[in-house]
Amino acid sequence: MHYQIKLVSSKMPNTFTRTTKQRNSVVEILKKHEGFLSAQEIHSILKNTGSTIGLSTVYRTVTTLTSSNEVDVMLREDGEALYRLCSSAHHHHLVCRICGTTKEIQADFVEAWADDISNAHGFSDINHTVEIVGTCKECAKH
Amino acid sequence: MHYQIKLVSSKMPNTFTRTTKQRNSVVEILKKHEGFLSAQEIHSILKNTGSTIGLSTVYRTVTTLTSSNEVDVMLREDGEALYRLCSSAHHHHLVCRICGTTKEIQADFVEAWADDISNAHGFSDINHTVEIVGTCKECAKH
DNA sequence: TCTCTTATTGACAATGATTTTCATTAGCAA
DNA sequence: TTGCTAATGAAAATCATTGTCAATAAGAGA
Repeated sequence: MHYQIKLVSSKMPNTFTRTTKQRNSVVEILKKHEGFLSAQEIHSILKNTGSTIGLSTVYRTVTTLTSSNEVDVMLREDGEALYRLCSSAHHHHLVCRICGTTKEIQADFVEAWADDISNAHGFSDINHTVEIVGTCKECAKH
Repeated sequence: MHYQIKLVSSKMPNTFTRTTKQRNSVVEILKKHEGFLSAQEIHSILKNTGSTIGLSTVYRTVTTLTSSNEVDVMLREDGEALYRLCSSAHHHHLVCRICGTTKEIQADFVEAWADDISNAHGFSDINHTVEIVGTCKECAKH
């Protein structure tokens, strides 16, 4: 018995043809923050700065930016999606489970290994995720 | 600015002191299935076999089994949690995004690398996740 | 600059997984 | 068997995310 991953049937847009201030403001927030932000957080930050942006618009924006590979998505342990502007190189994350600080880690051999193992099993169109969650030095003190 | 990972404040139990047939039936289902199952799936399978188990009980059971390290959790791309009985050795997954087939992959050096990199950054109490999602040979044909 | 077309927006409802509540049931120690 | 209380199940509550749809605004062409 297999489950079926929910794939399509989304009415979320995957491209934009016009530029709007709402979209720009979301990108601005993402630029200002180093770590990951949830759509809810982006929305409330914008609301707190006086914006009247709607929650749906934030979701539409991050979804679109994700499908055009302009932002990274990461799933938190509770399933909430977190977004961040892509940096140029593919990398992985070391995340503190208490304060949420993230550090980027590079590991070229992981990339090569993921490709090899996938090919060996006949898989194509690969995506891989490596997340290391722990308690950072600061938070371990408390 | 950091986000705060939602952690405690859950009223889900983390241990059980009595054994019940409901709990056993959930474990039975997990034993019968090789791949991952969501709590919803476990519940509907049980219902279809005549059980009167409640959805809450399924959730309580998998949550508890997870915190006692008896089951693995994996987050699907849409955020839904999938559960499976732990096999003895720590391992990772190669998942088909279409049909959901999963293959276990062993990679001892990944374990060592995760430990090293965490120590180097002062992180403790580490957990790591490696997921490779792709399209399997069968599904690529269609 | 001014229309006009229609992509985008935002308020609100709907969805769906997960958690909580709480009265009832059932393990299990004595 | 009895009594205590952990565990259950039905239903309501939560909460992130998506859908709906009337109103707004981007931007191409006049």
